[in-house]
Amino acid sequence: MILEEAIKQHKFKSLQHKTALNLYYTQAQLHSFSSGLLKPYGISVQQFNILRILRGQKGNVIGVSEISERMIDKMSNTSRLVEKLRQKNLVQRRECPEDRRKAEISITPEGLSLINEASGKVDQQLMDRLQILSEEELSTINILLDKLNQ
Amino acid sequence: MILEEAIKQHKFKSLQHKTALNLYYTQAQLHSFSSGLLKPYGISVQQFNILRILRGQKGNVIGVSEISERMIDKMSNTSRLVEKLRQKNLVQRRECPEDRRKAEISITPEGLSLINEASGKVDQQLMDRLQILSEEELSTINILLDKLNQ
DNA sequence: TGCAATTATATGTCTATACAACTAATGTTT
DNA sequence: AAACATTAGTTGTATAGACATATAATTGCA
Repeated sequence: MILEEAIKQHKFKSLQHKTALNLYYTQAQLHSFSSGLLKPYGISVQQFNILRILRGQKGNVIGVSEISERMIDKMSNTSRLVEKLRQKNLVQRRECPEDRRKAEISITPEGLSLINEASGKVDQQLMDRLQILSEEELSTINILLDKLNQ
Repeated sequence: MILEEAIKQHKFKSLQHKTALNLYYTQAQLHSFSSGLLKPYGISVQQFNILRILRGQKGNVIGVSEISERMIDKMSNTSRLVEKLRQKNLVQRRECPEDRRKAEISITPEGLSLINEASGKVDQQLMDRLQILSEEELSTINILLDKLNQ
């Protein structure tokens, strides 16, 4: 009855319809949860994702469009997000000397220590929250989601 | 490999972590799909949801905060969304005479015919899209999502 | 070489989200 | 009735998403 209570709707046109709403709702809950966890660190979920991508580069620089490609929301304005992180001194950018169109983005030591702390917290909390489901259930849900996104 | 390809990440810290990303990704795909379907009607997904809630009222008026309660995103600015719909002449509002703080929102005939058309289209397309999953799989995914949102 | 196509990124504009602060009306308490 | 609390809704501000357009550098090819 979770979804039903939340949106005060107790009948759905179809199971398909209910599923779509439930996916929306679940993601919104997760988003708000993560967003709350990140508040103390002064960054948004999207900024968190970018920092994590940069950390994954292990020192190598990466362009704005490569960051976009690794993000879930391809259409997001990576330029502007990167600029905000730069203003907070969490990432660094310089023009690529070989191709002056390109930007070379990398994470700063400040960014790295922030993402390490934030990511530890978020991962642990998400872990706890998703542990309502067993490994088998998690695996099932991933298989079904993959099918949907086919 | 759907999610993995999309975000070019082939290892995840944990199954929990992968699940969270997959839920994000799936919802983003559904959102962009629905948003595309609604484009010809000139309304956003949120505006669509509000019109659907109003249609469900079957002629009874409803206040702004009651609309908010029925929406998935409780924190959304229902006032502003309603005002946009009013400007398009899809909803009507008047001050409640018994309690002048309250607004009485209702759908106009134009709004009703738009939502009937749009909703037919969207439901059918979502139906088709989610029919990749069997009834049993849909049922499973809903049970798991409900558990998560517990 | 020179011009068109492509690539990388930035910007403008509209929409929506999150959350706090605000206004105005109504209810409650003494 | 006056003071305070609560409720309904609006507005301000910051963030982000979608998408089109702009700018600048580079590549490809006639």
